Amino acid sequence: MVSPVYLRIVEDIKKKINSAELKPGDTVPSEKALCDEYGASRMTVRKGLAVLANEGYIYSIPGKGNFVRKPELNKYTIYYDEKNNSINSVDQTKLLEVNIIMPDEKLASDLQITKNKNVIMIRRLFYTDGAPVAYDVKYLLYQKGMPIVEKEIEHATFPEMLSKKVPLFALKKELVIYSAVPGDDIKRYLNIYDGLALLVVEQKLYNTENKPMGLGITYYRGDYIKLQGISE
Amino acid sequence: MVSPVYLRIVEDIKKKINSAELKPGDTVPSEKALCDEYGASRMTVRKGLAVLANEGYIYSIPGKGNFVRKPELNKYTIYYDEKNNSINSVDQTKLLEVNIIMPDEKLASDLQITKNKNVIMIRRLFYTDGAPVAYDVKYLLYQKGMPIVEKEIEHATFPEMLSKKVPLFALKKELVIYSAVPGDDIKRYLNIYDGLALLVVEQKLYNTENKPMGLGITYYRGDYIKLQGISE
DNA sequence: TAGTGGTCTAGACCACCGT
DNA sequence: CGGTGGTCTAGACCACTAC
Repeated sequence: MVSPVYLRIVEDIKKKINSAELKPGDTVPSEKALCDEYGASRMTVRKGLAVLANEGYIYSIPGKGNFVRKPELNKYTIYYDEKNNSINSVDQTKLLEVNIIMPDEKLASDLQITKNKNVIMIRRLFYTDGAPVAYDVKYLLYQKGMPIVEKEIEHATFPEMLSKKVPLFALKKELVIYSAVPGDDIKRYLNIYDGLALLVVEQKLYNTENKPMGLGITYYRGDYIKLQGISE
Repeated sequence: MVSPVYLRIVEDIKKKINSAELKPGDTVPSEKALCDEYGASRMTVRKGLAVLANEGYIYSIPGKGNFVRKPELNKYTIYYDEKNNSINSVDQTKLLEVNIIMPDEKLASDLQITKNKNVIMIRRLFYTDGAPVAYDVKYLLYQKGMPIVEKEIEHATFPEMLSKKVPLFALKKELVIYSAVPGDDIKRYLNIYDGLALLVVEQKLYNTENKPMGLGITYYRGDYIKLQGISE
């Protein structure tokens, strides 16, 4: 068997879609027709169609047929790790502060808690080649038995900080990316004397019930970081 | 039949993974064992496992078994459309220039062409509520028969500009996101008088052979745009 | 050799859609 | 009603892994 029948079906239909022989909205030949065309059983044909559906090429409407999907022109995948990006990576971390605080209005609202709940605040500086490149603040819901071990915190990424408490599979995450002009404190931390801009990345972690578990904000020197996204 | 057997298998195993009863690297019960447990045929069990594999929960090694995958902690999905973002959206577009140019060194290298090839340059301004919010430049490989119709170009997103030439399914795309301080020309275009930072998004489009088809750079006022990414 | 997953068949019954 | 996709079965043969 050179390549499985179902993969040949996949490749053939992909080719037809990529060459515009099949256009978005068109119906793919029916399962019966494909069975005849390839001399295959229906389960084999359906396996091929399932692959195409998973990769976003087609969708099916029961009772009607399989149809070519409109491509997701706006969808990108981005791999973000606060200490690594496409042009540089952090090689040193300095823990500025670990503290338990009471949240202010905005933080309480971001974390969906009341203002009398305890929050762990972690402030760090990231360095590359000895120079400070990012200022990082994390806020984590304080939970009994939460290990606040400085050694563990200093070098951890945000999801890792929760790994003792939550199975990482159960984490939902959200990024918000924007640019800003640094305030005086951040200018001092990052040795910025001129008009350098910041790239700011906010990270929010949620548990499976969509309850916020933590908020992280990382302020990068604009000349340090580029984020990269790719389609597919 | 309340819910299909294969989905019950999926849900049960997901629960075990999310509750850490099954940890990354653990083996999922063998297909035979699941057949017995659910009184189902092997194809049904395999369908359930296929769903879990597609969603990134498990992977399989032929001859050995199915295993729980380490979650992709750094992966986010971002929907980027140069005219829409999570806090605002463009409601007006002004075409500044459409021209055919010869690329300079850097552009020729970005587009992987020689400097004597023609390139279409499109410059636009984006407005929200009457105020300019972004300056946008696109470079497209010039190809014979390429329709340069101003009406089509003025309001199109980048992938749409190529839709006459390339089936959109065949497009690969890449984003690069960074912050910058505006130069004088961009300050003028965007009515920036103070120290406002820019968020810059570069978009590259490739055909299926990974040949660059175009480069787009959009300079957003930092107070205008936030990009948002989500896990899953 | 026994156990695992990968591919495949030739049927079946069901729900849904359109005529 | 006939055609479509959705679910499911009870087998089969294969390649790979581990002992």
